[in-house]
Amino acid sequence: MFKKPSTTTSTKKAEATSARILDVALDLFRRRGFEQTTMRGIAAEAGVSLGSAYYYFESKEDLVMAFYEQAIEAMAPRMEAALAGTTSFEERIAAIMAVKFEYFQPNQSFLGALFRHAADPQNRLSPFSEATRHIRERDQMYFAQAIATKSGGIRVPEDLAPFLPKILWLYQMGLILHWIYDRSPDQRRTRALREKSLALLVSSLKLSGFALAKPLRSKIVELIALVEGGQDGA
Amino acid sequence: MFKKPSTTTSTKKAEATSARILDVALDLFRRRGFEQTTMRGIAAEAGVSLGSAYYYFESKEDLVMAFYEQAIEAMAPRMEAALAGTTSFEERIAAIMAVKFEYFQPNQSFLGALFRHAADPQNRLSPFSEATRHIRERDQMYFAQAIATKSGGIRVPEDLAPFLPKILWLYQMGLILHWIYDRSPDQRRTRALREKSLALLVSSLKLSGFALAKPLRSKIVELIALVEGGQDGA
DNA sequence: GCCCATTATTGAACAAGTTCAAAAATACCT
DNA sequence: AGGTATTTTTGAACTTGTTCAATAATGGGC
Repeated sequence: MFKKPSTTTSTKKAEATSARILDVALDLFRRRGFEQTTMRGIAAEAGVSLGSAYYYFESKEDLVMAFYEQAIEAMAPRMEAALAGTTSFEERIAAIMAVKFEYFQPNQSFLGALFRHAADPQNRLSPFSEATRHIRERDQMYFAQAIATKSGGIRVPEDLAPFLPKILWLYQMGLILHWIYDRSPDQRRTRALREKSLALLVSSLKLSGFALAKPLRSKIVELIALVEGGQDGA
Repeated sequence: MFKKPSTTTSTKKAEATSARILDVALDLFRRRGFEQTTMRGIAAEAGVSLGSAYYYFESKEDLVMAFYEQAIEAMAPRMEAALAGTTSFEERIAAIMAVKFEYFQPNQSFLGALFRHAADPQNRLSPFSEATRHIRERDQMYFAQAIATKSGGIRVPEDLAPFLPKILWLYQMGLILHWIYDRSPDQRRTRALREKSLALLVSSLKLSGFALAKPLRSKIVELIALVEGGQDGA
């Protein structure tokens, strides 16, 4: 999160300064958007010099990364609560997504900065990058939990099971991407997409267990393994 | 392609200068990559001033866009040939893709510049942007042709048919994206993915026509319509 | 051939992300 | 407390994409 590899910030003023810079940055990002916000502006608003901003954050993008980390931390308890308070598999997935969307809502305007580079695994900010791996893996664990929970669980074919958390995570990313660029009033389209696609996904999963679906499923699993087996653990 | 809205370039030296700048730029992009190449470097190598480069091309990204347009133009005859020389639906799709991959091969290193912003429809360079609409639509027509050709054609359910060209185009984009970031030797993975996924796609399409598949297909079509109906004609 | 409108060309200037060496503040050890 | 190592802070400088007003070249009409 911070750049100094040696020691953590001296826990006194430094910690506060770092937090202040991040707060100001996120506030400006939210109000003016990522591109419109300047590092000089952030530094000025935070009452530090330009150099100081770079002392605490490697780059402008690093500020978004810090938000990402902060977000995943803040969402953790809500995720646990969501998982605990639901009874069916479909509900659990819906609940996980609900937490995400709710938390991201106020930051939607600049979340595009994260997803702008979504397709480029080389980019630190990409959800598929090495830099975001720990976040991604932590995120995927919620889906693993949602699958593993016995009550109201689903039967998943053995060959498909190991990929399911990643598939669900990817599915969620797709929805978020759609949401970010959704210009419909109140983003109703994304709302509709969330509900309908999840229902479809769940029924497809149920269907996938039938003997008749075996040949098709095998081929799909093969493809997934092929794409997923890259050096990037997408 | 060029920026002056009023007149086209005076067809004399101007045309040549413009072409020279583009040639130099693409050459540098190929050799050093998009990011590593500087506008000053392009101008110097082309023997013009920095300002001149901007006289002919609105921006650095515009140079990539020019490549894109040039590419689509150059590929047109090959596409027609590919479509003419094939006998089955699957072959036709494979042939279209083969032309694309072959043409893009030498430019792979900087094609990432195009796809870096793939997820952002606001970005001019995005394959989903308004700026690339004409390219996209022209591209989708090849797929429409591949579907429409009677010999060795496939039966496509009526509700799905109108979306099929876009689906195939999107499928192709996915493969290209995979290819750009494919680090396997000779990009064997993408090769395997191309073959296996196409086979799967074709058999899925065939299956989709059966009465039993109707309910599932309806739901899928509904989702596609939802996502596709946005202001961006993705 | 001469004059003027258009087109090309230029280089300086600007904005913003980033780097860096030097200075200031702080912490730590005795 | 004094001195030294470490952490923070600073602002200037650098890079690169982009803009722009000024200047040169060109082409067309008479």
